[in-house]
Amino acid sequence: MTNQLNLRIDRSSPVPLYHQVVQGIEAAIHTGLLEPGSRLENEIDLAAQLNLSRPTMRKAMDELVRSGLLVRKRGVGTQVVSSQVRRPLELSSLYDDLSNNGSKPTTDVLSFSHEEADAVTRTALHLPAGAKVYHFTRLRKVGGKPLALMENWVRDDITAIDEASLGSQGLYAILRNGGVNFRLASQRIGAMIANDYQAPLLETTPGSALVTMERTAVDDTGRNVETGHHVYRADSYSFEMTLVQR
Amino acid sequence: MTNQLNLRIDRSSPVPLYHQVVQGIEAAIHTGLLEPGSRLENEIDLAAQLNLSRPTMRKAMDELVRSGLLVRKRGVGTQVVSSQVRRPLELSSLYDDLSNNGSKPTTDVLSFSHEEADAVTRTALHLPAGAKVYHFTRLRKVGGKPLALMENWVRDDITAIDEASLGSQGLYAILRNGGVNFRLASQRIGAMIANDYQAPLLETTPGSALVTMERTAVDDTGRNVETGHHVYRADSYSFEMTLVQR
DNA sequence: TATGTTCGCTTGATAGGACATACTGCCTTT
DNA sequence: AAAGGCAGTATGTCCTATCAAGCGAACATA
Repeated sequence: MTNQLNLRIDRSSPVPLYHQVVQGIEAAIHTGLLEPGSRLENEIDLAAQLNLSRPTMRKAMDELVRSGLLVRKRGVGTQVVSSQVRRPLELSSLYDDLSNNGSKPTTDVLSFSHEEADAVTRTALHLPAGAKVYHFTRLRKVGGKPLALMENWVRDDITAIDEASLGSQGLYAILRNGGVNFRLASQRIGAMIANDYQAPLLETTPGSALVTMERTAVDDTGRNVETGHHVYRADSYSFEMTLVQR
Repeated sequence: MTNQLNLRIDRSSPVPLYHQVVQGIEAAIHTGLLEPGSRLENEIDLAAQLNLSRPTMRKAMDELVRSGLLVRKRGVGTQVVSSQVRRPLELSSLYDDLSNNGSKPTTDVLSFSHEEADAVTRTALHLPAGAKVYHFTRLRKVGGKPLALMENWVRDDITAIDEASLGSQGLYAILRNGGVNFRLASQRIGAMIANDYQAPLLETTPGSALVTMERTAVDDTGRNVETGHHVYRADSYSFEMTLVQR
């Protein structure tokens, strides 16, 4: 029961202490040092062992509880729930997800324009009449196989976007480099049947199943930066997530 | 700039102070008293006005930041991001969602059995060989129109389930009444084409688009309580969510 | 033996203080 | 006039303390 969980806390590091603890426990869980179902020592002892105060220890455990790795019960203790928590859906882009996954995504820019926003786009991005946006369509492939067809509209008063950069990196990377700090996004996931336009591009047949995703992203100044409509081949892509009860 | 936000804190209430603050600010945002983009007073002043300590005030604001309603910037202040944060996907069941929405869902139990779990189910629920589970299929309708076809497997060592109760209430309500405290669930959302079995039940045609959802739910003791495979008519249902960048 | 009560352990909530760090705008300097 | 530095302000991190509340097991009682 006495888990040593050999953590080391570096007080000279710029990384906050509570975050070092979070990373340490996460690592212990993922390496199997802490098995699912096992109980941790109590907060006070753990804090004492690491020479931390109890609030700091608690803050670390709070994060782990939030992310679903730990469960606390008053009067009982804290135990590991699962090592299988996926936490995508944190405003990552498809490009990043694929890159982190070891795949090598490529992007074909099918269309690109800098045009006046239509009514729907103006509503989605909270733009006044006459405002212009970047509008483009991209086809993303992995290993030469098409995976997603993406149409996006982006405000033009943030950073310049050109066709070449869209072909070499993800949209979110471009925007982040342009100084955008994303804060939240609302998205809707559904399904549709591939039409005659989508099917050949995705190298499938009309009538096959597609996963659809519509998303609008907001930055830290409250601007709706980007909105888009994506479709994915259902046989190659699905959205995985972990829900945590609070 | 001086937002009074007339909050009242009831110290005799069993509701934690920080949570009272959370509810108060949420209400102020949703009623429009605090507009998106407006700045709040600083933490220390707010705490002083409510006769709270700064940690308590911060804990309240932490929750609001987590849920995406507020954004904090060091050296600048805290401001309201949006009043349009949806927070579904918090382990609610379809039945609850529809009920809260004012609709009146009905459930047809198409099949019901108490049987030995097959290998796939045993893996999903972490059950030993020979363990039994409840296995049932339900068709959910709203306003007489079929919406979802749901197949579920539930451990039988938690609470008894019978066909009648499944017809009158949601699965999660039954399990919660049976003493289950859900903690997290992992789910996968995708798409497929309606087959000859699904189409007539959902009153659609084979070949139409369906949204698929697979979910496994875990309770606070670490047991995998339930796993299921659901399909929804794509023209009537989609998953909406708000992602928060941390 | 069975049942009810109490006590100790663990997490939950709140307080108040001290110092660190990032951002903004003003003021100085060139 | 433009660029750089500085100070003020707000949040970020971390600490010590203390009481409350839930849970379970041991103990006492019928």
